[in-house]
Amino acid sequence: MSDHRERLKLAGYKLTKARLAVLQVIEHADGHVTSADVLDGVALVDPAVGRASVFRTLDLLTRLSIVRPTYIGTSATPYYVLLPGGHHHHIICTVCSRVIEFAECGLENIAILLEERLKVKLTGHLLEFYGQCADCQDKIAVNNED
Amino acid sequence: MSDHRERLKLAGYKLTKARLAVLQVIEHADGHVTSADVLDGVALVDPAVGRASVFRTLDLLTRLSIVRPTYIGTSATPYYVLLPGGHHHHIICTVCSRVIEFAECGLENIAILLEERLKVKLTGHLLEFYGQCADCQDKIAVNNED
DNA sequence: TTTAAATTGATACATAGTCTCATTCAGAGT
DNA sequence: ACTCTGAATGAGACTATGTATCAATTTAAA
Ligand SMILES: [Zn+2]
Ligand SMILES: [Zn+2]
Ligand SMILES: [Zn+2]
Ligand SMILES: [Zn+2]
Repeated sequence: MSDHRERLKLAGYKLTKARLAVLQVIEHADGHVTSADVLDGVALVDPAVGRASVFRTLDLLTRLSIVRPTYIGTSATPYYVLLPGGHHHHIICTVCSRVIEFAECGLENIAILLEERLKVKLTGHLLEFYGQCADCQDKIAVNNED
Repeated sequence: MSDHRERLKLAGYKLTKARLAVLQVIEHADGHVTSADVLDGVALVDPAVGRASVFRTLDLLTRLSIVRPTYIGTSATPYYVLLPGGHHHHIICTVCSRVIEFAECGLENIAILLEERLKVKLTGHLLEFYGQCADCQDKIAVNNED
């Protein structure tokens, strides 16, 4: 996926060691990573990279719609998700914080509509549903049984 | 909108002064508030309410899909948005952090589909598009003009 | 009104993210 | 390959956001 490196370059940003390290960590992670996860991973990949640069890079990747922060479970710190192809979709269980991803969204049409109507240029999107997963519904049902 | 109070009650939570104060502040705010905004507002509405309870209530409202934290601009702190009717949709400009809301989403069908296929029970959703607003496209165009 | 469990406020604390600035580095031009 | 310049970085002090603890209070049901 050196696709991401390409996009940094095209947008006029230098391919520095810090940025390459952060990208590598995020790409190899499976889905949802916190900044702490990225800091830990980067410390292994390239210990010379500093704390501030990791945060700067996460911000940059967010501005480029390569990555998107989202709050899961406790609101302490965001999780970063890759937006491969510009989008990502998941369901968050509000009871156990489990995340279930899904592929289809059918949002292309509304995206085009919004671009025309509002004169915006859209580069990505995130769709999140909230609710209870199958397990947590069962638990609630059991608790209400008396 | 004492709808929200009703929902707290139904879910088995007490209608305490802290919770009522937080709800009042969020309902009267126009769209996107940070925890700092809520803390300030609550200090005016009911100065006896403590810092911790504000955070506890924001967490609770999030778990009930009454409110949803989202990441806008800097990574410092989340913005909380109301999910009236269970959903909210906006576009975030990745250049100037402006937020543009829009009403329609057409996601009812996919919600039903997911509930059936994954046996989840969905209570709300958030749809975010990322890109550049009209103004920021203009700026970029000007910068590239030489 | 009584009561028990839920919730709270105060405050000390942990930690996530920011700022500053001298130094380094990426990459374009030669 | 060598030079040069602005972009980017690392160190680390610093700010502020959110958390944990626990005795005291309050809600709401009986
Ligand atoms: Zn669950
Ligand atoms: Zn999509
Ligand atoms: Zn803009
Ligand atoms: Zn919707």
